[in-house]
Amino acid sequence: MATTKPAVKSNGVPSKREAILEAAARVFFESGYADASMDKIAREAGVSKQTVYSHFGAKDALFGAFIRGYCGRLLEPILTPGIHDKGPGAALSGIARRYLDLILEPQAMALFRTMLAESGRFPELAETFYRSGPLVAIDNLADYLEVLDGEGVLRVSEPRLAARLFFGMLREDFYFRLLLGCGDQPEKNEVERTVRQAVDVFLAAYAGEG
Amino acid sequence: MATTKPAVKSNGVPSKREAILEAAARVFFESGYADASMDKIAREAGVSKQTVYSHFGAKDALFGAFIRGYCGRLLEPILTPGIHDKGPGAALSGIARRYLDLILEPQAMALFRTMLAESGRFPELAETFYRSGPLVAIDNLADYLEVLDGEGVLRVSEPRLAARLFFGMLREDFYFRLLLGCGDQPEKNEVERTVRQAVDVFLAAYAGEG
DNA sequence: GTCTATAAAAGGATAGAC
DNA sequence: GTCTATCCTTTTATAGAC
Repeated sequence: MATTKPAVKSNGVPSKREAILEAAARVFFESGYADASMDKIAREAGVSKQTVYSHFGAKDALFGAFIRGYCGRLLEPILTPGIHDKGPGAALSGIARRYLDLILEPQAMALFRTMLAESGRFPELAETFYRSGPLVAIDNLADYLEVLDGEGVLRVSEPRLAARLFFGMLREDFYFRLLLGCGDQPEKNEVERTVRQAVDVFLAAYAGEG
Repeated sequence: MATTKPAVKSNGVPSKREAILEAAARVFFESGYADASMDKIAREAGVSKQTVYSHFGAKDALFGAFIRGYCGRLLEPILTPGIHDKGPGAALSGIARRYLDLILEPQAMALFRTMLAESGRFPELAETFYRSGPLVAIDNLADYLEVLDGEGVLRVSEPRLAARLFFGMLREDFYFRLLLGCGDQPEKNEVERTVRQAVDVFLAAYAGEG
């Protein structure tokens, strides 16, 4: 027997709790934390404000539930296995492309912007976010670099630092410009150009003589 | 005869306008835009709220005056001339160290965090900030790389992209972690390690065969 | 559990005296 | 120009009926 309440009832209609969470996600994505009002979330969810409060107690708790719900789902596309048998150039390019696709996605950017803005108010949430997002990507690439180093394909003495430099190159300043709202989403060939250059730099630097 | 009002009177006491601007800077640095109240700024400046309004009209105008006043002063330390005759390794290391010292400074980070949070509300200010901050650093380094390419010291076919990758490597993910409030200011030797690694990677990649 | 109605507080902006 | 006192809107949170 199920002791936890299902998010969606057997008739396919989402429960109120689920409707509130989805509405909260929409509003927080669009307005951030400070500018999101509980009134708006309630209206968007089609429930009264009091219903929101009886489910989540307070605005910060609702925000926490929203963040925790999203953190886990973010990185799946990067961690695709099976790419490691194509040679380092193709593998790194693939990782790079998926990484950029992920962080440049408007929703992911909105989430990151909100987390930055509210990191002072929610230090624990910011850390949760960092650990389940950027840190996982770094660890994953560092593991792969260590394998390459072991096989003698590359020579990487500090895999974690190298991974951080690699992702830093990929973000270059394009990511900042987008976070600041200057400039539009990149063209596909701009992304490709950055990926190629970053991979070239990386491979040249860690080729064998280092 | 002076037509503009001096910021500091002849007796050394700052004018009210100046006092308000300084108080605004303190409060905006500490609280960002949304959480800074005009009451607090007035109290901090030692004037009444109405005085703040008669000088600046509205909160957003005061914020604009604050941002514009700070943007210009940020980058001076990076643009030090005369470093270019030490060879590329030493020159790049110097640029890198000054860049990191600048962007890791708590005040600069607070300013950047605030600009990110409010970029939606103030798109023009965000662009002003970007142009007088990050963009200047990139242009400056790109110019230098172009010189090195012309002299045959390095082989850099796309100097602007290379400059962006270089600064991206320097920020690696440390900068994000600090923006998010996870982790403390870096130790001096951590900075030095990142600088060395980034410069090594860069020089190896753009040495001569590229 | 859910709704309507209301309290309570904060904060941006203004009126009017001096 | 500057101050004190006040207005008005927004918004979080709660009371009480059903």
